Amino acid sequence: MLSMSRSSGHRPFVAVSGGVDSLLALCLLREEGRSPEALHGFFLPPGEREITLRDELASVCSRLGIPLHTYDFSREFHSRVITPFLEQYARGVTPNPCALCNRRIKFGLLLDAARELGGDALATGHYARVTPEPALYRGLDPAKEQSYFLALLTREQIAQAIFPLGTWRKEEAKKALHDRVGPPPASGESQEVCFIPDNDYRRFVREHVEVLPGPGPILDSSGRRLGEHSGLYRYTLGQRRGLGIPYSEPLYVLKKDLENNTLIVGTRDELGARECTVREMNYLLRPQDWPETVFVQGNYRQEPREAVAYLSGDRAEVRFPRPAQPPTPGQVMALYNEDGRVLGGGIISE
RNA sequence: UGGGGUGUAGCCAAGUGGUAAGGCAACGGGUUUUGGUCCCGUGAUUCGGGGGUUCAAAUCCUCCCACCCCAG
Repeated sequence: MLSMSRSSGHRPFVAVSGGVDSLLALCLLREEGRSPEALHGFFLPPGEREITLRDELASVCSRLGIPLHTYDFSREFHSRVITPFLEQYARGVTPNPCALCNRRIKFGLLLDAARELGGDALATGHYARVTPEPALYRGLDPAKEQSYFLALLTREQIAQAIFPLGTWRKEEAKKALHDRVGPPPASGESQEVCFIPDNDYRRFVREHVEVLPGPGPILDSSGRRLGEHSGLYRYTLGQRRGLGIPYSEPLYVLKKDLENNTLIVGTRDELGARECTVREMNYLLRPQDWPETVFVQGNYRQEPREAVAYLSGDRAEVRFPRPAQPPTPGQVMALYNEDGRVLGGGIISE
């Protein structure tokens, strides 16, 4: 049976961001009779904004009678999340910093911190479920479920994870937190890339990467020149907006030819893909135990697609019965069984 | 400077007397702990320019301009 949290974790630590979900996770654990403590890490160099948030968090924790431990992980966050993010864009692939952050920072550094404090588990406010096996499952709220972003967590990390909100619905969570502690310190925050305040990743990349490939041709699938692109890092597979090409119908990015600095575009019916390669496979279930048919997601909130996965070490070949939106290189591919269990995940290869 | 054709928003384009469709692009918003996708919304007091006919013209007449094609 699925339980909302693991039997271990008598002394759980909770990674609190200041938002609704992590604070509610904290409250719920305590209501279970455990003695949770809160961890808060700065991911960005602590400025006025970060300090204010920390102080408000401290105030909330104090009211709840829960210890709060604060860490400055801004340097590590930069080297382990932001730098790879920039490198990937510069290379022409499309990174997923949140998935990386979950693996390297939240269930990396914050989990380490918890263990150093004598803890044996880390809870977060993710909408996903874990079982003692350990196994990772989708959260119950289909509108909010976040297992996709956790697909790169190792079995060891999952074994120490607690997701108290896995069976919750977002609306209920908001109300529940409000009833317990009132509005959270970080209410109404935007949900985009946390280290790009204005959410303009193109500008961010341009300002942080010294040498970027410049403009080049935009061709259709038959080689006809339709226009000029302003740097391949500004486009991603399947992208429609920003091409600036008047045509009889919408055009989408079919391919990024990095060798020739060329963007290949085409109509929607040219967009389908039947297979893709996933590298850096992370197995949450032994390959020999996988079912014939799996369900894969190449991005958050994508309808899971039926597929067959051919596993081979750290690589997987994924084939789709019918063509659909092309998997984007650099993005996380999460693979599930029909019950919503995460079998594994990896990075879509170029 | 003989003949023919075309000229409607950034691009394509419907409309041939009754008071400017549509598509693409662009922009704005919504959805969203990544990028993208998707959804919604926004455009021409005006139809290359002037004059005329008419109650009424992008649609008819006329002159001019621009571009294209065929002839020299």
